[in-house]
Amino acid sequence: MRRDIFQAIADPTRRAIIALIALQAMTPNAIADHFESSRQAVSKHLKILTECELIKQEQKGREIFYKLEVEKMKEIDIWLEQFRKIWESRFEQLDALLLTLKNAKK
Amino acid sequence: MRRDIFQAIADPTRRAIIALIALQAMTPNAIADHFESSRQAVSKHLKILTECELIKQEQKGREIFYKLEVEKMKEIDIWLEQFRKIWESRFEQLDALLLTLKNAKK
DNA sequence: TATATGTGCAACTATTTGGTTTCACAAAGT
DNA sequence: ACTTTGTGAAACCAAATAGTTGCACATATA
Repeated sequence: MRRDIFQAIADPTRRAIIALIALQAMTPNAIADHFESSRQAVSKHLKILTECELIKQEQKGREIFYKLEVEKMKEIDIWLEQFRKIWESRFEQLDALLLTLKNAKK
Repeated sequence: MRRDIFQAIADPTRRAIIALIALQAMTPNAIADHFESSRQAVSKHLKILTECELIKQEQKGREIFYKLEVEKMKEIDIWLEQFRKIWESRFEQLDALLLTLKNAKK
């Protein structure tokens, strides 16, 4: 039952949770209020997100606030890096082409 | 059976396939050679990736070359944007703090 | 034409997933 | 002390997932 970040963000509800608590830490009940499914279902999502360290807990009395570990999100960014290189090089190629056409016009 | 990009990249084999064909288009058999699982299993992954338009087919005789649609990968980048703002703003805050400390020293 | 090759699809299976209901337990309020 | 509130964990369930094997079919090659 090992989970990675990519599996964690695969579920739309979990992505919504991440976006929700990105701005401010929230309790499970507060989070669950934003969704159709039960608090327990949300709680399971929180557990999965916690397991892969995308979110962290902050206990305050009997309430637990979950907050996003935005640094962890960078791992997705790092993975994207290899493809960013490709699509950026395509832009450069396009730029070069446009430049050539422009010069040819002269 | 609707799939989105995030679900598509959730599977490690599919991420490996994406990375593999990012550099050059490949046939299913050539791709399958890189993995433990059967050609049919790889073929199913290719189908899923095709369905959400992360890859495209190019027929050449009886061979089909699959190539990455790198533009589609940008959708992940776009989703990340909202979090990038947060982690960049943290850097700015840190910069500001360091600047304050530096000025205080003077 | 007969055979080999490259590929997709259907059927079946074990495992994983996301959800629900029920329970346990600690902290706060009465 | 009793009740309410906030939470996690266990048991169970339907659906989805990733894999396999077997088959069909078109395109090359002998």
